Amino acid sequence: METKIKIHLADDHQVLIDGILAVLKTNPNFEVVGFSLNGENLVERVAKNEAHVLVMDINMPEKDGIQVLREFNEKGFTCKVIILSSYDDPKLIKEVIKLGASGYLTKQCAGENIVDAITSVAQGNQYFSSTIKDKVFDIFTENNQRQALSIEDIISGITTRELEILGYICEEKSGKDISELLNISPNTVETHRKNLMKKLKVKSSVGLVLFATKHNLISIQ
Amino acid sequence: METKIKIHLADDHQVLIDGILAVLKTNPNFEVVGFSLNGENLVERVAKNEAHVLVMDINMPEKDGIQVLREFNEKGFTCKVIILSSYDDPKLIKEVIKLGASGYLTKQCAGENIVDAITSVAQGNQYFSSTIKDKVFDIFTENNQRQALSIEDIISGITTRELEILGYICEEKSGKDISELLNISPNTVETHRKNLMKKLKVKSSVGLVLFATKHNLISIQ
DNA sequence: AGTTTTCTCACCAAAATTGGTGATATAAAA
DNA sequence: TTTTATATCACCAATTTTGGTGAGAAAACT
Repeated sequence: METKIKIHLADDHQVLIDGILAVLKTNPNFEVVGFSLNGENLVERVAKNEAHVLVMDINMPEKDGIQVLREFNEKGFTCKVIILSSYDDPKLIKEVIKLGASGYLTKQCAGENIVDAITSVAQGNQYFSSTIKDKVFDIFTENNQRQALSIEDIISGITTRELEILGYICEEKSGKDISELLNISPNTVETHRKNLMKKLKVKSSVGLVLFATKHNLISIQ
Repeated sequence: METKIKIHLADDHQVLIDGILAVLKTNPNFEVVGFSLNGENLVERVAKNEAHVLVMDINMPEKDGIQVLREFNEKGFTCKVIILSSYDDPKLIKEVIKLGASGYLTKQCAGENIVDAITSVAQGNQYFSSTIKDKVFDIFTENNQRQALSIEDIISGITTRELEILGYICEEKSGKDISELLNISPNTVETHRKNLMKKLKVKSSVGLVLFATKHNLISIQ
């Protein structure tokens, strides 16, 4: 082993960082050059430390993992990224792979898997656990077999204005309320609402709210 | 240090277990006697190993942390419990304290905090991080200062029939649909709906759905 | 036994939602 | 440049929801 693999860790759970730190310390090929508890300035910090591998959670304060990946692509950095997430939602996996992550592990994995994953992606390979590979397969078959619209397609068919209005509906605002908030005619608001209902195949505003909460289109406070 | 502190770890994230394991290994006073990835037979396993301290997550498959704590109380075990959760929801903290947990840490805490917490509770003390103490204070003031009805009081004011109808509303059923499902007059359904809106202080069916989802009165599928 | 709660139903009027069609201006994409 | 997508608005009719009041019967509680 000529040079050590430089690693940066990012997760809002400090206890997990400390734990992985302790695990990685046992391997002489690894050198943890930094860690972050949120996504702020993460790209800059990784670049400055010249880390080879970034092990990152998706859910982080300030800036989430998806945004960080986008930034990596925009700025053309070559640092390999391994996602370490609690969730194995197909939508998320699809997005993450599209954004060029080299690996994806769920937190159900063993500490040893992280060691393997880091070694693997540092050599230019990819590393996905078998459960993740299964999910990817599901996405593939879903996209090629079913002619019906997938949830992703439905969601991507919503316009920004519609999403904005959906947000207000989910805040218990009436049509008139919204029209006053946006300075548009009540008729327009109702048109948007109707188009939303048609697109999301629901029968009422309650259906809109249910769809939005189910697919995390809005944040519930 | 006469005898080592026997510790059992329970968390569905293996990587976190491995991490904490690595952290605790550095302290000669600690001995991890077992770990679990879910709540199944957790109480039995802890009892068999005669662990002094159980560090446990709330969210676990098979049996969650709350259920495990209940079982501990029923069976009268003396093992100290430290909750290590991602969430710091006041309701959860309140419940956990009521069930006799000796400590509560969020996963935002440092690995060192776990060491401190274990040492502390093993000596018979309690260990709560300052952010958790703040939350407890909030609960206290909420219960004693405000004369307004607490969420719990509001929820307990809902009758079974109303809850039933709330469930149907959250399934996007119309008033007429519900009246047919329950074989009652549409007027009755609307009366229930109106009473619900008054009790929950919301302005529309959307408000009802939001209240129900926020407080887990219904299960979203 | 008497009181309270819950469930039931009715009637009324105002307001809002739902389900259509059609049309215009503007911006984006092919 | 032509087409497409988006946002805007109007008009219409049917239906539903909302906000009241009042009231009877059954169940639960004191």
